[in-house]
Amino acid sequence: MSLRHALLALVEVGPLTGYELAKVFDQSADHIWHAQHSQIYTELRRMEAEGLIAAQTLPRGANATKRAYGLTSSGANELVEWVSTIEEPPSFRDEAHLKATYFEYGSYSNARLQFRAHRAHYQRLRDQLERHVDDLERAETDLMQRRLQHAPAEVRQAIIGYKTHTYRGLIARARSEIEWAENGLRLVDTLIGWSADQGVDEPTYPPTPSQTPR
Amino acid sequence: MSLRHALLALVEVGPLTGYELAKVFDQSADHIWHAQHSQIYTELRRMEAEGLIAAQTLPRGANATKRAYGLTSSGANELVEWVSTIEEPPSFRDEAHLKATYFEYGSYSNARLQFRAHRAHYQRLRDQLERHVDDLERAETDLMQRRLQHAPAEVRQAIIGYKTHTYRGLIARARSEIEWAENGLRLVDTLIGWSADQGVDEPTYPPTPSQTPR
DNA sequence: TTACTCATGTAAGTAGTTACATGATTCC
DNA sequence: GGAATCATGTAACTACTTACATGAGTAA
Repeated sequence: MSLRHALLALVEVGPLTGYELAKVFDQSADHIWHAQHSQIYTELRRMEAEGLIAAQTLPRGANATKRAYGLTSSGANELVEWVSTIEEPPSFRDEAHLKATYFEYGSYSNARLQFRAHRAHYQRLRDQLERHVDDLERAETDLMQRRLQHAPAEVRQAIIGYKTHTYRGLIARARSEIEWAENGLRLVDTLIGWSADQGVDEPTYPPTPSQTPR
Repeated sequence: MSLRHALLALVEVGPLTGYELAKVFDQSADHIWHAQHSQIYTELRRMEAEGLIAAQTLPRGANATKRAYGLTSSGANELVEWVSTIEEPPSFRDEAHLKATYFEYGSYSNARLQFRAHRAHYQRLRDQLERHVDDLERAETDLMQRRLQHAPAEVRQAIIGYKTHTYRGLIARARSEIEWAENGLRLVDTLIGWSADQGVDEPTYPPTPSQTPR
């Protein structure tokens, strides 16, 4: 149920259309809480029905209209309540790590490919996040500009500080994944060495069925 | 769809009942891929229907029976295919980090509480994971014993190696979260210092509604 | 006989994914 | 005139959560 809070925090800067929200979402919150555009539109309608946000219909061009959502007082309350609630820790799920647990069922070269793909992904992510932190620090994103504009001077450091701190946490996580993948590659090398010592080239170890299908 | 692969990998050691699977799941895979017992039972039935596993009905006591699931050849194939497929990177979602992004809407003491709770959770998790790695290395878990027993000598290092490597990755992640929380606490101290410099005690910054509810 | 563990689910609901669908507007 | 972008969804499906339900076996 956090998508709605991410959206509440975004519309706090001022009214935005679903389309604009989806775009700023992709450029900011998406690294922390991923959502599809289709889900954003449905969630916005639900939040509107619950009174957390309200839409004004605006003209676009000659014949068409669009709807810009703004925060209501009820939505503002929900937002402050949410930030001061301590959440249950998330239940962890990670396919890459699950798979790595059973690499003995595959070849050494497969393990290498998997670890390399893992490293490549988190390197790209780290670079993206680092660029984003730079932008946040220099207040170069649209969203940050709008946030700082309607905020009193004494909280500006906090606004920037909390956001950069969050993204730095994600960068640390990405770095940790890169290191994990690299240690994995070293592990594969070690295992290959041990195999060679025993005169085995590539030990295959298919999982053994214990039952016959009916 | 990874629950089924986690389950396939577990039954590979030999037939297990749903109940036993749920238990070993909690003690091993749960740190990597969380699942409720109810979901495990339904998934087992589905996998049985698809021929990935097969059940033998065993007596328990005088009047009752239980069903032990074993891997079929089709399930074994699915397992090897899965380990050699490179997955799409997961879409990230983390409530704690999302919330931390907007701590300016709450008090300093709230931010402190949140960071402390985060640290406490990941410290507990880290300790648990460290104990688990110790057990894996010494092959002290039931599951590991059974795995090593029916595995040829030349892959035993790989079996232990991949599993400990995975858990060490999770430990690194937990450590990174702990560090993030501690940096967060330091950030709060810094912000409090800046506020004091400006003669402000605790700046409150409620989100501002831009629309009135109808 | 009471409490605990073993054992197996169902049912209702929510969040998120994937794929599809449509049309207006703006810029070249 | 055509392409890109603005704009807003629906529909079907899947995975997962939460809560409930039941009963047999076993050890004190």
